[in-house]
Amino acid sequence: MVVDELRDAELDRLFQAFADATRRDIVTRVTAGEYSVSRLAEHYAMSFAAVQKHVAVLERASLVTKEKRGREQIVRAHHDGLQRARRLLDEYESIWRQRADRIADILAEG
Amino acid sequence: MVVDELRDAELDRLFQAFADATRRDIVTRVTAGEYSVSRLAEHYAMSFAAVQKHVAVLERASLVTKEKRGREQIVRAHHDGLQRARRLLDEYESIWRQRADRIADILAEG
DNA sequence: TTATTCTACAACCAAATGGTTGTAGATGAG
DNA sequence: CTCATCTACAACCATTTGGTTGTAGAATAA
Repeated sequence: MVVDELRDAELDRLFQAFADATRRDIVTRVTAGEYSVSRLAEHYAMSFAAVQKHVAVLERASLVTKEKRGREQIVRAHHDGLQRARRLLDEYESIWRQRADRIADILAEG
Repeated sequence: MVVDELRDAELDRLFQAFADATRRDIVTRVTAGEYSVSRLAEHYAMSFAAVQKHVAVLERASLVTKEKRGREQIVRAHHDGLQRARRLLDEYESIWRQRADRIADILAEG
């Protein structure tokens, strides 16, 4: 039963964005500082167009923003997506811990 | 520059597994308690075989384990994958915070 | 035993993904 | 102005993904 479709689609895009090593590496780089798309592309064994696509995926997932500066497009980390992903995993973690505690209690009583 | 290919493939599988609303819902359910595959399948508007495949994806990502009990296959949460995902996002978060602090310092000095 | 339930797995299909090359427009440098 | 650089985007291709149906085996129930 899948309820909140907006949130679902958002999380789909978010985790899908993380599901590629090149994109994770881009996130690491732009989290530490600014990069133009072509500067990013220098680091990977693939075409500029491929890197462009990866950046677009990260942008749709709200993990990254692009800003035109002269003829360059500057890519920067956008904290929102990262926070949303963390929050979801924290929810799982919290449910898990509650369950673990409950089981521990039952074992302690028994 | 993509270094640790084993870790990369593992994280690919992990985040790919999260990148589907049905699979996230399965994780939520089995984190809270036990489910057989057919019990899980009751909750989704898709075939049993489709749910079977989703569980297999979660299993390959170390988010879930299956254990045969009679004719049923019991699906349980496996905490490892969840922890690895959280750790990676925490790393990003930490890099981000360091950078934010650094920028704050620069602004404070200037 | 026979029928039902639960699972496994193959074959198939449409759409999405991750890559390529090629073309074209803006901007900056000489 | 001219040339090199940076980006956008289309077209194409192979593979993966997320779904289906169908068949078959193992375990439980009657």
